[in-house]
Amino acid sequence: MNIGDVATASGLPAKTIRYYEDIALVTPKREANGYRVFSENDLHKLRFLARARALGFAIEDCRTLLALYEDKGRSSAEVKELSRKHLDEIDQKIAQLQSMRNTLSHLVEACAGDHRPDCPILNDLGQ
Amino acid sequence: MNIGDVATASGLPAKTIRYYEDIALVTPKREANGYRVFSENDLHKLRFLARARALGFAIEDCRTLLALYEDKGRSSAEVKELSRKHLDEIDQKIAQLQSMRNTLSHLVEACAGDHRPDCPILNDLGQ
DNA sequence: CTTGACCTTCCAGTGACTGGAAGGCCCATG
DNA sequence: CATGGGCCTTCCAGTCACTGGAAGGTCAAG
Repeated sequence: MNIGDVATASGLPAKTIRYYEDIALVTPKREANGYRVFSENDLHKLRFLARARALGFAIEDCRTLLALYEDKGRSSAEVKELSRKHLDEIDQKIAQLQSMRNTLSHLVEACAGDHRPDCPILNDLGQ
Repeated sequence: MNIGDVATASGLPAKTIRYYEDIALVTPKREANGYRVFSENDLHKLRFLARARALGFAIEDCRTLLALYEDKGRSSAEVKELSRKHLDEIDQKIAQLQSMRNTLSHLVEACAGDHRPDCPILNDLGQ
């Protein structure tokens, strides 16, 4: 398979796949003309990466997860630990966004949004 | 005031303040020795920026908000529109994180997290 | 033989800082 | 007067995970 094929099959942009090769997350072979050739296993890895990224794992975490995935003697504790940490980070981000949302939605509601200059949003920011 | 003083007073790192000068969000004067001198008004702007950034506004939005803040003939509609858009983006981010959180927390719960290699998290990623 | 869809590499930019090096300035102490 | 420490300065490079674009090679169809 060429890069366009695995791009379609994995849902990842070709540019991203080249980048993943750059940072050695996948290592496709090359044809005589220089084109990358992806095996079924390469595609499988790309799908794994796409899914892990969609769950918000950082690239280096994805690298670790991929290594664990391929290590048949791994302990699931390691995977769980990594995921739990990531879950904590997600929770923190959600909390932070919720708090922004809270403040901002109050301000937006309080703002008339008309032609007049008086604005509770700017007043708040100016404190 | 020197940069250290406004850094303490605004809660922003000195590095960040220098960066804000670079991109012309503040324009402190200079002493003969090259040191930046910040006025009360500069400090006020920095606090405004710190607060707007804390609400998640992008730098360019902060620039716009600051301009509106200083334009006494503005209409609050413009501020409200900008804020409402930002609120939408926050909502989208929260939704995305919630969906990650959902999936991931189910997987983490399902994972034994012991010495054995069997792992629902990796199984899911490998689909 | 040309067209158009692929593919290649390389370079630069994104956003909002952050770290670090190398050096100047200023004040207090010995 | 020297020195030390804590400020301050600029400039360059790195972060993260791509993304856009230029310039050019390859391949199959018409």
